[in-house]
Amino acid sequence: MVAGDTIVSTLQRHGYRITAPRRGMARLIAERQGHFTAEDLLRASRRQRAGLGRATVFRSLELLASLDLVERVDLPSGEHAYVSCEPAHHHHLVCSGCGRAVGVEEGDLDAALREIGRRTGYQIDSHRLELFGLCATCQRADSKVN
Amino acid sequence: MVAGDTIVSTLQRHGYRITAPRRGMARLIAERQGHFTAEDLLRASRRQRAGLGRATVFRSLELLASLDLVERVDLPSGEHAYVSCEPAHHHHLVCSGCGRAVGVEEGDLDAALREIGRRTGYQIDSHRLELFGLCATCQRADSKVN
DNA sequence: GGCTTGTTGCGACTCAGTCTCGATAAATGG
DNA sequence: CCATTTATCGAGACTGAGTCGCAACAAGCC
Repeated sequence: MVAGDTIVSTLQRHGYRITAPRRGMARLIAERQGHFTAEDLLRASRRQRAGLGRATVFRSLELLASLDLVERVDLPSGEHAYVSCEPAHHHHLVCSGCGRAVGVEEGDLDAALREIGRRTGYQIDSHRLELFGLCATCQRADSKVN
Repeated sequence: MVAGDTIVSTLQRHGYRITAPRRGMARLIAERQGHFTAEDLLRASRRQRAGLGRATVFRSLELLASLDLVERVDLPSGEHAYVSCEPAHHHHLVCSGCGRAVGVEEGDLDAALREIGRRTGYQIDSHRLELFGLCATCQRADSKVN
């Protein structure tokens, strides 16, 4: 998760203009829990009469992704979604119950990847790991229901 | 990689009808190296006058994926592609030079995932790992060019 | 051979995402 | 403050992947 202010100031620091639509995007993203699609933002902005253009939403997401303020994840369904995140860690564990995501540090994974590279002879230069499961809260909710 | 015959016999074993279009798909997939998109197959089939319908190609890929004869991967570009594979191992390391893919066994990865689950409190129930890099051959080709 | 029913292909359709372009408005400097 | 420059925006047309409905077809089975 990122605060809207972080988004705005990061844009500013990189020399991008701070416009009303961009403030709007920052706010919409900040108030979101878990992952969201471009369409989600579009609908939410319409609901709030903020009325962002379709192109603007896509362009902004692309921009924010390039600044690591947001990361794109491909859900198992094939849908493209985004999660907001502090610039730094690079994988997400997404809850299939509530959609909330937490960051995962490389750590252990790194060693595993190096080993795979060694065994296959490939020079691994990029990877994407997406993890899905139930967060602690949803696990509890789930066991009550059953 | 799978042989076309494996595809056909697996379909048969699961009670699906062996039709000309399905034989065609099996052949097209068998002759493919590396990852391919639905569109690739479609174009190839047209080129060979096999003329599969668009819907058929999508439907067959879905079917083959459900039998683990083929697996869907999402390329970094966001494109949806498929790689053919023996039913069993579940990750692929895709060469960004030639597109050729090799399977990766879970092994080390498993331990890393368990550790992540423990730390975050999530009950991880599915994951997708996609690895991209240069295979040994492309590394050699590459170093010659530079 | 005839029947049943899974499979096919066509074409119309949907929906995400892109592109173009004229209008708008941030930032900057005087 | 105002003027200038130029990044950004929005509308809407467009593209291309993937889906759907349906009538025609043909595997598999007797």
